[in-house]
Amino acid sequence: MPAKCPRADVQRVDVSEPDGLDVLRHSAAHVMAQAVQQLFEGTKLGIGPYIRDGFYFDFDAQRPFTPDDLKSIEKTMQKIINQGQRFEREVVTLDEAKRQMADEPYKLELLGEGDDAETAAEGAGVEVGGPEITIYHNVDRSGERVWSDLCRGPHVPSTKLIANAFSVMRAAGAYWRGKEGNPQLQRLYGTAWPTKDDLKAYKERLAEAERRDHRRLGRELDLFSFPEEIGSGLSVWHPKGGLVRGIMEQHARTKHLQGGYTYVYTPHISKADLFAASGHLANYKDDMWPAISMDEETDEDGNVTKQGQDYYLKPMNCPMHILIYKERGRSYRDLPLRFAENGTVYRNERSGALHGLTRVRGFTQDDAHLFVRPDQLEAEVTKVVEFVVDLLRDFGLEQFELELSMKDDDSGKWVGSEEYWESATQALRNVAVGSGLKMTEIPGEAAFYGPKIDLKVTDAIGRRWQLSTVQVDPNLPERFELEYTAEDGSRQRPIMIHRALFGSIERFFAILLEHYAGAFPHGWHPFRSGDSGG
RNA sequence: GCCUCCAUAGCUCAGCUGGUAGAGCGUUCCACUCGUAAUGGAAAGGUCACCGGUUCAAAUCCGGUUGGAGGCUCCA
Repeated sequence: MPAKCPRADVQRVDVSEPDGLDVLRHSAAHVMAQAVQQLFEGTKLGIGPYIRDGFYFDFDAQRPFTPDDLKSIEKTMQKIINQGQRFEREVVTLDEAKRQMADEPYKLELLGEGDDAETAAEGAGVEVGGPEITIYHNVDRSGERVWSDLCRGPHVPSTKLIANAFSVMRAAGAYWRGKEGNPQLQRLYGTAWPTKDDLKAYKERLAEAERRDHRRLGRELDLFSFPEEIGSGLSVWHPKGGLVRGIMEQHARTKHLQGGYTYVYTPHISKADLFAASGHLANYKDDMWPAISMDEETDEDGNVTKQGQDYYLKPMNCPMHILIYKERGRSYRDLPLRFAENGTVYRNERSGALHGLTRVRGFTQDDAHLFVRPDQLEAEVTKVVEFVVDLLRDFGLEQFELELSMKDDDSGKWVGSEEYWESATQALRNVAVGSGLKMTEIPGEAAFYGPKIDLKVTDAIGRRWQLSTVQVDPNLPERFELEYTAEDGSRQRPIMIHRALFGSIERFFAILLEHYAGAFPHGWHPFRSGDSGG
């Protein structure tokens, strides 16, 4: 369905090309906004960009949209589309833009921001941010401008191109410009495709994802549940789920032992002092469960007669592994030391962030902390990356890529010397390049104490998940004053490597469950009988 | 945490504007047996999430709590 070019200065793009599809969707967003303002007078416009698989538009509406509203909006869109409105581009001055957008406070705000708007919010770049300010008008057959929006464009020549392959999907709240402190707008998500068949295929893809949803499969196959009596985000594993999980853990354990790891065990809670020393109470407290107060005694008047202790559920295992390291003097001959633990940690995730097994409040990390000499860093990280990929392949995952998270120039955000960052980053880069996997460098995404390599996996239906992470950390060894005796008898500080392969065992299980659509490979799924088609 | 929506049998859901509950699947039993997640018959299963309010009367209306869904934000 090639777009016809009515004017010479219009560039021709086919809607079957990715760029063309974006234009189509952004145009559909304009049509949707026009429909909304037609149906609900006084609704103010936010932004309305294209996104993966569709588009959205934010509105400041008098009242939230109901499911019925979505239907009528879709109908009105169809009418507008059938009118065959043209999109007309007008270059305007800032003053003129402000005049035309006088009734649109959010647009005025964007105009006031000028060039900053590009980075201010996802999609804001489609509104302004080009070299000149433009307004796009929808013009009906009589030549009358029926609707306008501040927009960088481009758009399809006629609304007819949106044809029948569009759909208003759902309504949701969204903060203006993505900031939690800002007012919440009503966002409508929609989708648009070149043909009806494409739309149908897209909806089929959504249905397939729903069929594979691990929450549904977990219930249907009797694998795990989240009893309300226990608390949200806290899972229990039923016999069948426990059997599969046990097989996974068993296999990983065998591999770890072969790979030179030793297993350690640590408790779920600790006195506050430990997390004060590690810095977690200073930097991570909001994500930790509230303290458990122990042993405090008071007299009849309520005066404290015996000082109590605060205990915290551990959000991470590292401080406890460090204490194991510190239990005795270490020699350079002992390193690398590799402490592994399937350690259950607890994090106070905000209620709205919880999602099945992939985002929970209590989960088990297949965690390990490696203590290495600086000169062993690169070799050890190489070994870890090979180990990760090898193990994940055992579980049937095939498509991997790496992300190298580095520091950026934003001073004050990072601790450690320039030389340290330079050498650690270079070591990780060498490893990543040497792995032969696709690698992307991401400045500014490092942990505050060091660079990291994250491994992303693509599953059977094309979704990408972050699983493994390998982080270089000289900070905790510093805080806990870790040492080893070097060959020359001097005391040296080891570097620590944090690494998890599955990330969270629960989450990894969920990912595999969806990857295999519930049909785990033969040999380790207990609940399907007979059929070998699996 | 915020916005919107939701909470009825193990599961999926119906129950219009208030008058003490229904279906399909599943389960159990019987029969049949060649029954590919779909053979026939019968039965059991719910203080309609919880707490409070309005009312002669609440699954139904109102408030709160808990839990869930889709987003936003967050995920050093």
